[in-house]
Amino acid sequence: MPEGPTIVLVREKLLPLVGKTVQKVAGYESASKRGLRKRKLTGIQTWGKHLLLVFGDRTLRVHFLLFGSLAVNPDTPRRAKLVLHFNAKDSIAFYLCALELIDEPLVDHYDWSIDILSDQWKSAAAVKKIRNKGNTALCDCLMDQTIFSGVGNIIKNESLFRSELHPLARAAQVPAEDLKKLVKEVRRYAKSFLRDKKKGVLEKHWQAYEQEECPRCHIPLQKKILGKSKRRCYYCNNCQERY
DNA sequence: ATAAATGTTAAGAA
DNA sequence: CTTCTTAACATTTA
Repeated sequence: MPEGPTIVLVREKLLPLVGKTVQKVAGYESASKRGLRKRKLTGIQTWGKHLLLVFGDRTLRVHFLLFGSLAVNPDTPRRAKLVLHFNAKDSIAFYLCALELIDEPLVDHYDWSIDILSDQWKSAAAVKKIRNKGNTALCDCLMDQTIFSGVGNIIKNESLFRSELHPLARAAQVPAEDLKKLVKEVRRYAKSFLRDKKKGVLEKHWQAYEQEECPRCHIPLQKKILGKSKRRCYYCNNCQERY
């Protein structure tokens, strides 16, 4: 389910419910979320992989982890962690996910300049943070949500391939120009991911992720679990600079 | 049937 | 004290 762009699409899907009031809270984890009853959904925001349902001064934070999901007005009933029933027959059901209430202003809680899809995104700050990561492999720098909030394994692999950098290149050894290129590519591909996913053609434009062969030089792509993050890396030993 | 997948956190070990 | 490893969460698809 996740990666930042997917959460942005979930937000768009839920927008028609803004303005409605929660009449009933259900689900096997509803006890701790009873405080949402009678509250009006005043807005929806996202921060990286976080979906933020704003109810005035209280916000429900939803994180879908690896295989979480949600449904609007589900027709086939299924065990849900939380169900928010609104006016009449509108509802949102949350299945596997991490739910949390935030009772402070979101601007104090989140820094949107590190959200790869935000208007406030600051690429120079990301470059600076990577440069301070010493021996950390680029594949781990990219998965660091305090640098790139919203990047997941797909965006990681595609950005590294497209900027021609090896997942095991060490942060401090990569020239600044290359890091700039990488950070720019993360932002560019995240937007592309969003457009493609909306059109249902996300997989068609993958150049490295889950691919067998390098689209540039046509040798087989490497597929290995790398880095501290221990996630799949798809890369070309020929086209991606390791330093 | 079994494994692996767009992820994160917390507890325990080293 | 810090860093690393492991488990837990529990669904869907190949």
